Amino acid sequence: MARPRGPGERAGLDTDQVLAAARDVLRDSGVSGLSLRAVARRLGVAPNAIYSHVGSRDELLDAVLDDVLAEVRLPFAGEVARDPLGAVRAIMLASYDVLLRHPGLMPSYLDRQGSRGVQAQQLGVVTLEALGRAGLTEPAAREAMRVLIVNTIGFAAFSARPTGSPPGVMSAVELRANFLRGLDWLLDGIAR
Amino acid sequence: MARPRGPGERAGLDTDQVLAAARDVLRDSGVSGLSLRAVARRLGVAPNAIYSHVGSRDELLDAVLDDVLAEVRLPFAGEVARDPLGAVRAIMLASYDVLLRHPGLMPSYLDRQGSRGVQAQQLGVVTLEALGRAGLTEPAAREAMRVLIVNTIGFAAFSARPTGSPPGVMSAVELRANFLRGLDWLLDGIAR
DNA sequence: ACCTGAACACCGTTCAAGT
DNA sequence: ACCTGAACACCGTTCAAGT
Repeated sequence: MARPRGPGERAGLDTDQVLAAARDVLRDSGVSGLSLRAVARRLGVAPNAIYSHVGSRDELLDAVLDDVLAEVRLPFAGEVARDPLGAVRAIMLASYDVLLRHPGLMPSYLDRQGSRGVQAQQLGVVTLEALGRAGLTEPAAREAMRVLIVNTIGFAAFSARPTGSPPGVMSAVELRANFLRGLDWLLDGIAR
Repeated sequence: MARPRGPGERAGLDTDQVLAAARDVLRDSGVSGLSLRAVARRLGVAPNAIYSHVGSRDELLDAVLDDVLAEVRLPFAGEVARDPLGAVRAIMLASYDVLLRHPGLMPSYLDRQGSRGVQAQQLGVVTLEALGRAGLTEPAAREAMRVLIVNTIGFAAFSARPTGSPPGVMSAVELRANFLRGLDWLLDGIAR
């Protein structure tokens, strides 16, 4: 839209703007459409300009992923103290709902063994603390958390219909109930 | 290696050979390297020749996936009758081990809501029957199976290190034990 | 430090044409 | 029916050069 820039002329971008554009592309075109070139196009810059703000496409995916996880509401300290496993349940359910709004992102998430971003780390810290308050040792808590995360991300991936695809045999409500059933089985096993 | 073919000259391919070449490429280059062009290259044909045997790259991925699932050993009818949940456990564990040998394939698997191929269907039929023998109604068995499958594929995806990447913090033995712990939690919940 | 221009080595897919 | 040739519209990434 603006006048084209010559070499040496700056666009005034920063990493946050690149990330925001990436999330826009993700929303409009899904994860398969989330290319560096598409992001650059949306920002009105040359394709390789992105490399000034992010090291590679994988780094961009990681950053977007972590950005999405910021939407997950964390329980207050009081909630954790009162009902630790209930807090864990709330975290997993909130994560499921958030991830479900971003179909296509979870496969690469699992591939990467979970995000190492700050938001993901914070979710992990709170979950581990709650599991500790529920009586688990730290190694046991880590084991339990891994199972819970795999279940949550996996079910979100399974539940997510690619954008613009036919409704599928199961409704979103049924899928969510199915996820909750599995989650409660796991929490029962963890509590035992 | 052979003499180049002109237009109209046949290569004598069939779908099985295309699939076999695809599995070779998958083994050597991982899922990111599994392109139609790479398969064509390995077969010594033009890139678009593949379209005579498979409709698209997604169809090829589906077919390869289902091919891999053929390696999962199914329990005998006797095993299912004697210990239905033990048979389910064996199916899931065998699936985990097989999928783990093909890192990178699971993300697209989850994305597709599981393979609809014949091998996957057969696995589903046997699992559902075993769950029925364990006392579950059909809707309950379907729900339980979904949770079990998500857990298995998800943990395999989580456990799989991309080919040629550093060892990672957890060993394969630890990851397998972690998967089994979650699997048994789920089976306990299902049995209740 | 941040950007453009140009290039390299790739993709999936389609269409026409040959036997 | 099965294949080649050529093309189209894409990719991620690198390198040199400009301010």
